[in-house]
Amino acid sequence: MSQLLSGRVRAQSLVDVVTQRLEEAIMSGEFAPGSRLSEHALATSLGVSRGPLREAIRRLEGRKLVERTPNIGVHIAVLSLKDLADLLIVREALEGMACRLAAERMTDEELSGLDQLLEEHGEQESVRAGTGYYQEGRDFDFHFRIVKASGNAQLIQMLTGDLYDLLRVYRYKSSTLDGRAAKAFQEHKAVVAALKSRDPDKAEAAMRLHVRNARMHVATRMVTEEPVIPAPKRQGARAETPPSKQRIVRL
Amino acid sequence: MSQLLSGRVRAQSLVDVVTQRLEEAIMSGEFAPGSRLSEHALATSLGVSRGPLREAIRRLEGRKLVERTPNIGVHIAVLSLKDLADLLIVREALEGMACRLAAERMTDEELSGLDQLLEEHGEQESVRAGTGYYQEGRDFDFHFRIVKASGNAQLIQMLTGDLYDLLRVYRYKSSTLDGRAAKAFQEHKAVVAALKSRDPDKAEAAMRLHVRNARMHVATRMVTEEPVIPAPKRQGARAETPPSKQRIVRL
DNA sequence: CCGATCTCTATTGTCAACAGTTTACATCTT
DNA sequence: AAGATGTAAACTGTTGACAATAGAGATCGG
Repeated sequence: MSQLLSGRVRAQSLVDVVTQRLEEAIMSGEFAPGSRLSEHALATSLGVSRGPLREAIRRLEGRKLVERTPNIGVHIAVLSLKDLADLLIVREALEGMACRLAAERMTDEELSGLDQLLEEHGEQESVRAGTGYYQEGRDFDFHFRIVKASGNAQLIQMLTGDLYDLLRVYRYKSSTLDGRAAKAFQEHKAVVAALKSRDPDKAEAAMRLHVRNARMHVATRMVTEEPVIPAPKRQGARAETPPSKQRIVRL
Repeated sequence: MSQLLSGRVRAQSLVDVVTQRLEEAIMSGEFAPGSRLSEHALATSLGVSRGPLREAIRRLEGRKLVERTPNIGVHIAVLSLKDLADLLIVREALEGMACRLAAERMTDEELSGLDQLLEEHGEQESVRAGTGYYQEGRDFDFHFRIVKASGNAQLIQMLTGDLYDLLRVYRYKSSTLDGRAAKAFQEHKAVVAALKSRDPDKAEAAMRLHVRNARMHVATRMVTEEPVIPAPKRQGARAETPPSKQRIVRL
């Protein structure tokens, strides 16, 4: 029997499809944080009835991506800068642990893959100059690989399945601007060096330092610009415009 | 105006009530891991229609407490011993971080509260003898307080709102039996001592050691008893009996 | 002109019926 | 008798209709 026809196929319910679409819309920023979702408008827009749509929303509710107020409606999750800082602390703990585990379990192939990735990073002049930031997703890819290499399914799920999503809602780019790019690049190299040495303590420390430094950048901004989000008006089709202008946080 | 009448009250939708009921049923072990839920039977049993019930289930799905297979049904989450060990590693990372934060932020009142809690623990002869285990929820209370004292909303949510739930599904009691009670008690005292010293590094290290020791107990069992859960038959009213006998893990 | 109350409309919450799929069982074939 | 095939029952997926609620604007009284 052909390889292509081996695995069992399963129907994808409308809820699954709708969930994915909503996820994408939230991640991409099409639905801004704080904006309200109209069930009727969204359902017709997606071409499904309200039932599956509501179920999809409930699933996102369980993942804290949206919040429902009874008889009022659902709003895309809003993260305060305090929330963002808190999330980055969680990230520090989890990625530190992931890096520790990776130091023990990572294969030599995966390690050389990281090396190559860093080499490509280094060739970007923007990084060398210290002015620009990593190409979209490059820094993410670096972290992603290490987390995956931890071999801890729960850790992988929590980071790549939940936490990264939440950070993305906030348009959070993890290492950029302000001359941090060059520094972040050095930190990445330190992480890889620690991984190569197979020293769990060093690996965890290096990764935590890296994430912590990124967090510090947020901390310095917290005093200046805590956003005040006015309660959005009702009405409005599809998804409303953001209550305040889209916040882009880089660091 | 009275204090009791200040906060705004919100209607609790059927979905909210049903979600809570399901949660309790799963936590209490009334629905064993791996057992299937019949929508029709459950709905009539709860006195609601399938709509709200399905939405409640979707929410639990987002929290990974249940798993749905299209056109087949939903099953209570099943955690392998590998999953349990992985979860405890995550817990080590998160509670370690929580303890670090608590060392800096905990008030003196909270600290003396911990002292008192430990004193009560010490008076239990079962602990002193090293044979019994902590009274139900006592060890949990200890960890709970420290996590709360971290002041990190995300950390609190992930631990007390998600991770502890998952562990409870597994009937996981965190420090018991096998003479570990006395040792766990000593470890608790070390944690409090570190908190009192206001030394973040020490506090994190003490908590991580404590959680890690608990994890080691699980690790020793992993080789012997990975459960084989046979695919449960269809049919059956309400909730089916567990596919294999209820697993009680203590350590 | 201001405030309280009422009414109406848009929106969410809930339900019951219908459609599609899966699984078990009976039947037929070899 | 063993395997394949058809059939029916039970279940999940989806829908559209109906009930209940909240918020905005109109109306009335001071």
